[in-house]
Amino acid sequence: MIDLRLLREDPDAVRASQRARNESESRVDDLLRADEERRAAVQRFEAVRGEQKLLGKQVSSAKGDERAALLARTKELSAEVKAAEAAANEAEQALRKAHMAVSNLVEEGAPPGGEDDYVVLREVGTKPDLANPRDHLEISEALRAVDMERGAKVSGSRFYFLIGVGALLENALLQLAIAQAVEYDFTPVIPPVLVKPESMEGTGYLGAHASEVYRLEADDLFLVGTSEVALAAFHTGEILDLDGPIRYAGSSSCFRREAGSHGKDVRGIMRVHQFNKVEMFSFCRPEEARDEHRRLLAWEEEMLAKVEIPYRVIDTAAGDLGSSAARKFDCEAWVPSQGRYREVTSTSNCTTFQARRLNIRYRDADGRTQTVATLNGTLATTRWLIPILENHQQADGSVRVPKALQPYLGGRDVLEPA
RNA sequence: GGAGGGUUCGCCUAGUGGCCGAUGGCGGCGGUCUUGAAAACCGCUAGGGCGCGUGAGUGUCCUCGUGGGUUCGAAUCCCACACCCUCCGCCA
Repeated sequence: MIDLRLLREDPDAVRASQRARNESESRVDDLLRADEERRAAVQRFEAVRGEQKLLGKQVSSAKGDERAALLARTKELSAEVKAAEAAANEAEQALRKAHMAVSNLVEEGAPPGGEDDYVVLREVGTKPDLANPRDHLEISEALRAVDMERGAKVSGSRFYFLIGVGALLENALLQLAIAQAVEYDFTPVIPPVLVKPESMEGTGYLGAHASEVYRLEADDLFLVGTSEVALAAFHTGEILDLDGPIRYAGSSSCFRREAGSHGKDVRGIMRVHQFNKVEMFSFCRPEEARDEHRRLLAWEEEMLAKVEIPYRVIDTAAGDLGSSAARKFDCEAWVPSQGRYREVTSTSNCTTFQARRLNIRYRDADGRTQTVATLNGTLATTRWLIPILENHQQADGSVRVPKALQPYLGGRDVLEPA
């Protein structure tokens, strides 16, 4: 949710942001109207409620006829208060709905345009010189690392088994990511992967992405698509002591329905219903958020460097940002078999948008409560196995293990076909 | 799954219909005393909405797990739900 004070003071800034996202500007006016209506309704309620309280106090001390007269009036008032309260509640609901419909303000500097209008900030690393690169599925079949067919047999399409060195490699990658996060003072977290509707809603995943989310009907719980959900909701309703950023590294399985992605990335483990991820999450002061965002990106790049994958960094265009994000940087790894870069990390600065919904605050220098900023970024996922396997494949069918991963693979420096 | 007990301002706690937005203690902050510290003593110490004020502030309304109900009036009575604890059953 955006800052309503900012909306009142500078509605044009919000309109401009909506325009940059290619989203409706009329929602801004709807929100302004709802805001005004709510304030009016609240004032009406407070007026009658104030009178009710005043007279109510007199009733207790009044006697005889005076008391009877007071009771007659307060009885009337009682109905008025009830009606006014209902109207105020209704206006509150309407405001909330209108509030939810407006996306976060785009950060200054984000590229204009839509999905294809990202800006490449840099390309890093050297692409391997491979005559006929095999794709990750061929490689992993030779290594007996991934079993797609049995995945489909047991669970359906887009499910898989990681087995043998596949399972070991993923564990190694995730451990490397956690170790790096701990090195930089992140608090490691294993969060619940089933969350209540409020938590899902608070992070904004029940909006445009609702169809992407698994829901457990019988228990009214959702399977998270990322540990970001649980990490963001961790401090719901709290007032944090913020000296510097508070950082968590969540490690969890993630679940996505992948509705509407029929035909896309059907081969291998590029796009699957279940995968693992180590996610960075920061709570900080709004004025620190921009710098923190750059730090998260730097940590993502450090991980990519550790696994020795060529990648590029893109600055997502305004029209392609999620509703909570003010700015988003993705790292895309080079995938030799496809001859192109594919997303392996994503870091978003959600400024105060997400925290306002979750009611997470801190105290400023004057002791006043202010809404915190939240940021998230990927440190490693199952998908990383693709560029790792493909970029480090060797002519003899084996795969070289990057140095940083070797300690987590029992010192192994090469994965040989089984 | 069954049976009980509980949920009050950071923590603990008082509070069974109006004088309660709420007692007391601990902790925290500030002060007095002291060369300094401790002790003692004094004061302050929930959040939010709306209005007024350039501002420090100030007025008012809401919030005693959440949502309803009863009542002129609810922390207090009733109902539903959530969560926590204990016991029983079942089970990784």
